[in-house]
Amino acid sequence: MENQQIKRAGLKVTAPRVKILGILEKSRKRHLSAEDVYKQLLSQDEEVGLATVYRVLTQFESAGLVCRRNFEGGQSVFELNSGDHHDHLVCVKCGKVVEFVDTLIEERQSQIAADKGFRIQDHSLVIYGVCPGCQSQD
Amino acid sequence: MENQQIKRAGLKVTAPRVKILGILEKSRKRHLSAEDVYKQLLSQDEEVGLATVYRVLTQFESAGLVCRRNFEGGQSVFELNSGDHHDHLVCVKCGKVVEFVDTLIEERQSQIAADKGFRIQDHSLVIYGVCPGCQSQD
DNA sequence: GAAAACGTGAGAATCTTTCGCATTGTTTTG
DNA sequence: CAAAACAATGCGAAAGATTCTCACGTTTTC
Ligand SMILES: [Mn+2]
Ligand SMILES: [Mn+2]
Ligand SMILES: [Zn+2]
Ligand SMILES: [Zn+2]
Repeated sequence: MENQQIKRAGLKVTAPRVKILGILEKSRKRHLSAEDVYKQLLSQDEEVGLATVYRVLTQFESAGLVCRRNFEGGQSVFELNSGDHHDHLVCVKCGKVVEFVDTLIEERQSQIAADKGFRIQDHSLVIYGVCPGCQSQD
Repeated sequence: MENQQIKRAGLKVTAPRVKILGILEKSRKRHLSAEDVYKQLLSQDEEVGLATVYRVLTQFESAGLVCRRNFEGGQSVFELNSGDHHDHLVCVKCGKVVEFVDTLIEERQSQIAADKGFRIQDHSLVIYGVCPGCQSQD
């Protein structure tokens, strides 16, 4: 039960938090913006304010429960933190997201940071392109 | 002379465009936000509106004269398009930016896009960390 | 040189995200 | 289990970045 996760994160178990975590769990395939989450709450007749959605997502991020992604185009999107890091391929036509991990790239990145004397903290790799589905309808 | 570049881009040679291109050329070391460019114009007593700065930067981007970078933290930053692609290391303390190119990473990216059936269009790789200078003052 | 086309500054508008605060809910204490 | 202690919420206002609108000035066209 997800109440445990919220408690473990040092947060009180409240209706908005449980609902939002539930929505993120149900859409593991998608990356949702705060607005997306808010719309889903509305469609389930939940009385949660947009400000609360932003607040809770930020708290979940700090607690390591979710990851915030800054793809192109205004809004941040959020996904459940699966524990293992991964990078993204994003379709510029339909927005489809495909995840991948490449250990070779990860290693090179560490190497580069080391070469330049940086203490690496994080990185963001996004490949933009046209997905198979969108290529056919050109 | 940069008037040629503006003309080649299919844009008319106007005072704001010349000034803005000049500012970008003078700060090849830095990545400037629209606001940064605007402040520099003010400090040279140029009468250019912020809206024009945004317009011109966007036009330069479309024309391939400059590249827009979306690092973390609100504002986009711009740099002259040097012709050859490169990626970035960004210091999370002081904002310092170091550029790099790694052909191995580039190749792996193409490979991954191909594997997933994507027609690659672009990519963004940013490594966040603490630069040598900022490590000493911890 | 008049008409048409373009570029500009100023401020309004938009979009995403955060804040302030009165109210409500959760947990702790006795 | 009620009260105290404290945290979380909803709402609207505010903020920050960027874009839009539009009246006006400049350039180009003929
Ligand atoms: Mn993902
Ligand atoms: Mn650069
Ligand atoms: Zn697609
Ligand atoms: Zn630094």
